[in-house]
Amino acid sequence: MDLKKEAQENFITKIINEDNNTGKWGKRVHTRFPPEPNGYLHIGHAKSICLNFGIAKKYNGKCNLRFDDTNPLKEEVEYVESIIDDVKWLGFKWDGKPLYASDYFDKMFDYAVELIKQGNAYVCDLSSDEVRNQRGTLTKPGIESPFRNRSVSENLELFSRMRAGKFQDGEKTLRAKIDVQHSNLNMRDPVMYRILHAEHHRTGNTWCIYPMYDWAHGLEDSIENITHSICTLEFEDHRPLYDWYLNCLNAYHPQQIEFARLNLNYTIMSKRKLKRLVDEGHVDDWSDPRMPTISGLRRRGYTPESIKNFSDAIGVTKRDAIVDVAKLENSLREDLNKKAPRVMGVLEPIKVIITNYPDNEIEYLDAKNNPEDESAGKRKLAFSKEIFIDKNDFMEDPPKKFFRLSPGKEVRLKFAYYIVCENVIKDGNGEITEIHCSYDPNTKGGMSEDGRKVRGTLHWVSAQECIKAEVRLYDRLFMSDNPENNGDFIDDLNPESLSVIKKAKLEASLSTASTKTIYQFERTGYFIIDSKDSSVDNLIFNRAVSLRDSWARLNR
RNA sequence: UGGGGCGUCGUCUAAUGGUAGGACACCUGGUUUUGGUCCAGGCAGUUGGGGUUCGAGUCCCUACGCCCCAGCCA
Repeated sequence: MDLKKEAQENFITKIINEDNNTGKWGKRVHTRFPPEPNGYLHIGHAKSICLNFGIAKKYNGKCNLRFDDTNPLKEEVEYVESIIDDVKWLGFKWDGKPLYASDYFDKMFDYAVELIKQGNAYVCDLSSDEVRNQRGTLTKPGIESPFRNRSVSENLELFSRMRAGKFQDGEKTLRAKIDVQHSNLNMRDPVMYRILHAEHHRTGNTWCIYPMYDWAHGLEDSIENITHSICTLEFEDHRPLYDWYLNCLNAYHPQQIEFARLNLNYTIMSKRKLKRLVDEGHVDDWSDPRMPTISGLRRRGYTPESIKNFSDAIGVTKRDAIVDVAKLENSLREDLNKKAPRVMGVLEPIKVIITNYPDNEIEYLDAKNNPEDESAGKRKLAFSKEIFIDKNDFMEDPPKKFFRLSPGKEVRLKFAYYIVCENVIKDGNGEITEIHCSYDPNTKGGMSEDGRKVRGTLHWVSAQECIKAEVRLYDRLFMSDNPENNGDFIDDLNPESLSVIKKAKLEASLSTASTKTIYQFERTGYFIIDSKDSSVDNLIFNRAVSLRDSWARLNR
């Protein structure tokens, strides 16, 4: 995809275009990406990141990275660090330093005092159970708290004692005084502050009261002079509250806009559930290559470009949608096809002996590094009497359309020679141990001068000059397209999501493979060195995605 | 059954009231030293019913379907 291409228009850019026309924000565009540091970012966050940072870029505006760290019980430094890494890796730059909601705790407190003075907030002694019981239901209105009509001075006094740590957790809350009968439950005197004697990863023990999301978020946006506060659909019901707070305070008032979060089939996207996969050991960790986390995708071999292109391709709307994970895979293949260096890698080696090739001879043949990119150049490939090919490239008794090697058939060894299969050697169990072939010396380089054609072209490595490696093949983590559909998603885990090949044979050049480049193993797929477990003594490659395989499709 | 949203090919997404288009997936064929890529083509859609209009995916009414909300989570 053309990287200079402007991101596609969507309903949000239409709003912004209109705002720029009317001069609503003085042609200023300032967004923010506001993750809570309570887990690792996933591909759904990537959509939001691309949206927010993408819009800022498109309109020459700004985008803040802001941690919404208002709940010390769930948040950790490990998460903020991983989030910073992930956003950087995706290639986005935020305006200034990373920001934190916790930096505004003082201001928020002052604003709360302001609200109390207006008579728009009160300290409530009800327990959480009592509040729940009095809130009413979807169809029944709530009833007012007996503490709703405390005087301003009493509220002020109690609120400052809350802050001073005079009360236990849950003993009191500060609530907005709105309307307990409101049809929108969020407006039924929502809690603004709760008491939490917990250590915060940034403010330590400075605070024992912490602001709730609805109270905090609009203030954060307001303080940062955000113009368009983009969030997901489930916050639509919260917008009246977002607006109510900012209106009461007569503060700078950004516009909240909601869009549909990303869903992928065969994938779960909830941080809570992903955390469970990690905690219960169903996967390595947050960066397991089977995880939909950004760090998982990175370790798997996804590129930032592929993720950005994917994000662009799926669009932005308000409809709940489930995107086919094949579309993500397509974005990766599309990107890698252009830039991945080609190499030879035999996953399930079976030995081929070229009977008429001289013993102990090694020749070095030219191989193109990338047919899609001439500038990638060529390399030398060792060829010898004994080579390995992939098990599934040979069939003793093949079906009609099998173009690969079988008794009596001639195929091309890519960049090397044509060979014909003459004999098959088996062990006592009937397992094939060697395939004997003869080669045609006049087909050096893989082309016959007499114009004779072969249907099959195989990848191979020299048995003399090759290296051994572990290869990890990944399949989808879940068996059904909607793992959360019925029952516990853990029961839907795919037992074959990872298959490990211990003794793959790779071309020798891979002994110095770069940990950053993603290689195409010819005819197989795209692979990257595993950033966590691979070492010089024990090379490990992860398969990012297989090549499209119309032969396999034909056999389904 | 309160409130807030949303309904366009299998999937995702476009269409100032004016030929329903693109991508993914799938299927054909061609090219090919990757059964890859690329190229050409095909399949396939406006939730239903009324209305307004010369003309409706778009406007109106109505029915139906789906999603979200009863945390001192975000």
